[in-house]
Amino acid sequence: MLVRTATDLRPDRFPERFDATIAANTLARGDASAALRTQYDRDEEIFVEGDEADRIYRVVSGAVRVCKVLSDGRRQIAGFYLAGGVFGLEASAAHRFSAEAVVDTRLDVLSRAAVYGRAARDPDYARSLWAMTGAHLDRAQEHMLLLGRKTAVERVAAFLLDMAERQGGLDQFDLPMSRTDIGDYLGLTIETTSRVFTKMKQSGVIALLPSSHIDIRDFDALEEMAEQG
Amino acid sequence: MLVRTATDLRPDRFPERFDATIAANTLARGDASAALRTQYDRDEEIFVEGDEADRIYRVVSGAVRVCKVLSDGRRQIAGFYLAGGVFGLEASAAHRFSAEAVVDTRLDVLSRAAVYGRAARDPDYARSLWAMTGAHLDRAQEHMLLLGRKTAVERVAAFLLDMAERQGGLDQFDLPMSRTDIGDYLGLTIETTSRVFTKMKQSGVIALLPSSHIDIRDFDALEEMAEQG
DNA sequence: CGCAGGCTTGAGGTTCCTCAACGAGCGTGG
DNA sequence: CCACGCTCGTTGAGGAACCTCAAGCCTGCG
Repeated sequence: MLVRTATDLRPDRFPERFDATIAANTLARGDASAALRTQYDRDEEIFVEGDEADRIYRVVSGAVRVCKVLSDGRRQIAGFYLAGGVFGLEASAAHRFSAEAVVDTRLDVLSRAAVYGRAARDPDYARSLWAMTGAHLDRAQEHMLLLGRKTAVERVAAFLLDMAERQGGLDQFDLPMSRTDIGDYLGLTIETTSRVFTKMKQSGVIALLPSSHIDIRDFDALEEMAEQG
Repeated sequence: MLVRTATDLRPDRFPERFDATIAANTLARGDASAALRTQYDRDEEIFVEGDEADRIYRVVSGAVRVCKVLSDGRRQIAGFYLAGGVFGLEASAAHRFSAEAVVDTRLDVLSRAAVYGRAARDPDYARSLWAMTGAHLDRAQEHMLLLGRKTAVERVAAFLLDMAERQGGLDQFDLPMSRTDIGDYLGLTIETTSRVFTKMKQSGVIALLPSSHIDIRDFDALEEMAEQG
């Protein structure tokens, strides 16, 4: 697995991510003593919808999906969190979404009470927390545009570009999540997702290597497919 | 127009909204002196994607849509804000979405610098801001589930229930926005949206009265259609 | 009363989904 | 070390939901 931390992000290339990165680092540094490191196996639940939201989590290694399931099994993944990512920042007292480990994952777990306490004393810290939640909101709004208005090809292209960006802007990386997860994130079925991957492979835009390794062969073509803005 | 403020929400019926309501009130009370009240006409732009995000807005009366448009005209509305609602809380320095008045609208406009300043001095205020952004994030995640996984009927049903809830939980209310806006919010075309309304009307679940007035005749049937959870 | 804009309705097309079978990779156990 | 089986991914055929294009209809307003 090729997993990189958020600190690898180059701010010149992706300035809009920089604030959130700083914020995540602030959270990490300041709470080293209060953090409890835990290990989750692949597909293990971290919290379930309805659980008391008394903790905040930071991904040390691995990947996490935040999702919601309808009674008939339809599932929507609201987001993936890779190394460096912070989740569990929602407002309500009870979690309204579930979180699960996509692969074997290590997390720093922070007590929400402790975070609240420190935020009350340290304005910069409070500001960082707010900024992180705001960055997640920006991301969520962008994803609504994808889910509501983009075609299958545009969705997959945007997803691949996003994953590349989050793993350091390189054109080679691993996808830690399954096709099912990708489909549930993009609002598509696994079959449609797979077909789009195949089509991109056949047209030479990407290469599909073993172990879910992706190689973006034609970055520009992929950006064109993503129909940015 | 039947427009009610967020303070009309009954916390016993909608407990999950109560925190955000308190937060919005905190924001409103504390900043009365700093607020600049402004008027926007129907369809007038409040800010555009790319504008410097140096203000925060609170709806006094009317309605606002926050949206993003692709180059070929496809539009996604990320959310509507009614009286009492606060928007412009995103994290980045530049707005990544546009905001427009759905109808003639009055807003309280707060300087972001002033809000930041007060947040630095007043932990409760900072906490309220964070809570509001978190509530918006919760809402956005819920909407992703709708956009990614729900059918047209489920989307419209959920929308009507949400509007009813936000206007005080009554079964009669006005829809300030057009069918086009509703479609762009729900990830549907105007035609599909209209057909679902017609079907609901024919089955006696709702009544469509003049002036975009809606009457929910069968609340339970509508909730069933929305396939909650 | 007539016009304009938004809404509704219809016919036909397209994208994506559903159902089903097949294949590839990988861990396990003989 | 190889064979087996399981899981995940791919591919195909057919169908359904929603979209597109187009026309007609209300309703509010001048």
